[in-house]
Amino acid sequence: MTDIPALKLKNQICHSLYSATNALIRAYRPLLDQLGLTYAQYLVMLALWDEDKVIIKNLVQRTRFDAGTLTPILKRLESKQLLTIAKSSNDSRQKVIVLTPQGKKLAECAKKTPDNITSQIAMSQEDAKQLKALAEQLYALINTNLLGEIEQG
Amino acid sequence: MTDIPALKLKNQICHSLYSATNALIRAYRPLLDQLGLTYAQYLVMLALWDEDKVIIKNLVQRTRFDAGTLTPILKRLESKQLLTIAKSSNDSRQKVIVLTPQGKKLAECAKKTPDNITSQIAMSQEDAKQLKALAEQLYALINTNLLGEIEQG
DNA sequence: TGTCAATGTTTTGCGCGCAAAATATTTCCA
DNA sequence: TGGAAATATTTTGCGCGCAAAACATTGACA
Repeated sequence: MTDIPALKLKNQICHSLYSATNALIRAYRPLLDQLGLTYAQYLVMLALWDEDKVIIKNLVQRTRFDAGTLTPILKRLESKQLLTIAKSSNDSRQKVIVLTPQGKKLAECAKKTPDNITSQIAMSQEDAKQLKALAEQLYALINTNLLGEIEQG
Repeated sequence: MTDIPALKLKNQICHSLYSATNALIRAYRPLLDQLGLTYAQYLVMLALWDEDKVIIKNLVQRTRFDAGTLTPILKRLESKQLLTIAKSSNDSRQKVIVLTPQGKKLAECAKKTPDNITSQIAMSQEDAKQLKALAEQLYALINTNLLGEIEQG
């Protein structure tokens, strides 16, 4: 119908990226079910296994989640007894997130998850590496350029 | 804390892909606001500008949306008078989606959107092309491999 | 010292994303 | 022809994703 190439769905990077990401999340689901985690919760736990006893702002930066998204995710992880959320004694605006022993232990169960996914999907290591690099580049470009626009007013 | 490299957030392709995709959707938002569309609605309209007078199953395939996701999106587009949803006369299980004149007209307003995004983000054409190709590859690998597992039982 | 801006977090509201179940219609075929 | 299996779509329920507004606390500084 429309013969504007730029408007063709097949020419949209955004569609390829979007559907690949959603497919990847779906592929993770059965593995994460075994851990009792959703995909977003898994990313938060990965961040906390790297480093916990951090404030939410720190998690916002590392996970790249919106603060308004993170709050309910953290509450759900708390209700699963994987972490605690406590007011900071220094600055009571802040909340400190600390893994429980159970939360730390879950890392043991999770440690095979990345390999399981990798072997299931079977993308070559070079392609996977490049895909990651290009996605990181895109993320960086969007954030620097859109930040620039805001600064210009 | 955890010294298992496979569990480091920074080593996860999924996180790079996930955050890049979300950032891209955020970048689209101000442009799509001018069209009165969300990102998902925009993808559906792109599919329909390619070809309308199709049944929902056809849109499921082309957009790669879940049917349960598509139903409410189509209803919202219908309430914006961009398309009509009617029972097929051949097979009344099916619904035929047809663009309204207004829906077709919106393509004119939308035709600069892809270029606007591209120029804002300024990723090199080769990188963009490769990113798209790798995302497509990932999508294909996930779908063929997971399909294989289901067939095996 | 009061007050006002800045900072950190939560709430609100809407639109997905998707698995599973429900519904409606058609096809198959005994 | 009758009824079970297959197909197309919708509904339900939960968890994000995020902009905007609200809330709480702290810092700045007149």
